[in-house]
Amino acid sequence: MLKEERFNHILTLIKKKGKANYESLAGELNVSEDTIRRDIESLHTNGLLLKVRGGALSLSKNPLSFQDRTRYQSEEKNIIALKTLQLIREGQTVFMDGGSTNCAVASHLPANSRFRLVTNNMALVPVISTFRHIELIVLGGIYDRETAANTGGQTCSEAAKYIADLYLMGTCALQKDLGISAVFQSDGEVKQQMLKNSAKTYALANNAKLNATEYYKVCELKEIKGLVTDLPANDPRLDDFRGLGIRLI
Amino acid sequence: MLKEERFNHILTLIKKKGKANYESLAGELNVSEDTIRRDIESLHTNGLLLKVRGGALSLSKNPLSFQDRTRYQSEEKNIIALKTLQLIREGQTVFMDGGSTNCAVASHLPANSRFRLVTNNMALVPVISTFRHIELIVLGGIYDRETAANTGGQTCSEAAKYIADLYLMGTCALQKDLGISAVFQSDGEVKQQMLKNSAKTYALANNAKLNATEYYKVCELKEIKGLVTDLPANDPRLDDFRGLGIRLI
DNA sequence: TGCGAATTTGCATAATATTGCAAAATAGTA
DNA sequence: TACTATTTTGCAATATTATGCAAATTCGCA
Repeated sequence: MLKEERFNHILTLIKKKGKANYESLAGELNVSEDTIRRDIESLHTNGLLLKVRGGALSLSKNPLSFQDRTRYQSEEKNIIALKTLQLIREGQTVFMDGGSTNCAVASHLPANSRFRLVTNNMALVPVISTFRHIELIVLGGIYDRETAANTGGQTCSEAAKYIADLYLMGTCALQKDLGISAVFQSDGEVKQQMLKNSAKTYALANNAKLNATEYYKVCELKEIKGLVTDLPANDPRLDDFRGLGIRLI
Repeated sequence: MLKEERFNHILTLIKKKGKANYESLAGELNVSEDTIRRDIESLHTNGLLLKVRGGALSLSKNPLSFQDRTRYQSEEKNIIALKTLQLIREGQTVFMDGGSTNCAVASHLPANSRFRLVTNNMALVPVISTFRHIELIVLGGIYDRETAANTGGQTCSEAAKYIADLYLMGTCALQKDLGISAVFQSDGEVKQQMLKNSAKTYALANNAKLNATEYYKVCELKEIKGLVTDLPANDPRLDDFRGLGIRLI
């Protein structure tokens, strides 16, 4: 039996029952518990389930994240969000800009998250305000209805005042040679400022954004530390982005 | 049964009944009271419930999302809001600061309102974003969960960049001799900056705020142009504020 | 202040995870 | 096809975590 078949079996079970344990899976699939454990480990790091001591749970049963995320989020974004969570460390200062992927990340945060968030994304405010231990710093500016984010020179100059450990760059277009590009100049400029002031930048993008370009160039691919997508790290659609020194997550 | 499943059980019960005790949970889940105790301890440190002697309670201070907050409007605030609307003219630049009274004003605006709004009040953002012709400028800063407004030096210095025709000053304490005062210094400082940069300032206050003082002095009464309350203009409770050269609305 | 109940702490036991390693399976290549 | 390199899998030794029990401590209340 192929590993992928086991993955499917595990995910189906989790979807149906909401949970799974090593022993019965090992029996059903006729492999050792160690193998199942490694499978679940792998599915966990790919954001497809929640690994807990003794087995695994479906993401919707995670008792430590209390946001209602069922409404507006696609499965792709949930996967990206789960993978992204592993990048955020306690005590860090984190930039997050516009885009619903960043909202998905916020809604998956564990309830006791403790870090400082600097953002121009107004959609994040109601979500983050429920986390008592997250210090929220809002970057002001001209509010854009389309993206629910603040933009303009004011936003850039405010962003310039903060230095972050991590920047989670919201959905944008990526292309091997032309780098990262944005639909709006004002958005792109904020991205550039945040990139400049962060130790590490990770781009968050679903597979539709790979090999796409928009008109405003934000940066080269090599300027970012990593790329978080909804694809497994070994997916051929990511081949274009290998060997550039960026981490594929 | 996985630990996380117990967590979910406990949280569901708490959500439904508002409380839970060790003994019955231990029975239902078939584990010792110690385990339940440790579960509740863990949920408590994650901020998902309130641990008390003998069991747990749901968090009384349910973090309201600001949609909820803006929905909550007393009759008094509606009266103030409707009176305030007539002060706003097309094409003006208007400052609005924190407080639910300003939310009430925003929610009563006519659909075709056309002006520029500058605010540090995050609760206004979702309300105003539905108005196509209102240009919204957000003042950034440190987000305060209590008031859903941005505060701090950053907010003040941003406010200083704009000059408004009108400033609608949110609920605060007013007293004939001691003037207007605020509960938080950071809030008071923003108010002072907005006051300074506005041609006209109107204070919005329900009758409970009249003849009250707080510790941080914002300004003298004579510095404002008018006072909007839920009382009729001839109400005797407003007598203290007559003859000071301020308009009573 | 003193009593009983609730809670914390330390500890033993059992369950679960991690790690290193070797055998087996698979893929890649000449 | 045969051979090597790589990955996957199972296993054993070790570390970690969860759980229940009992003793010690704290707390609430009369």
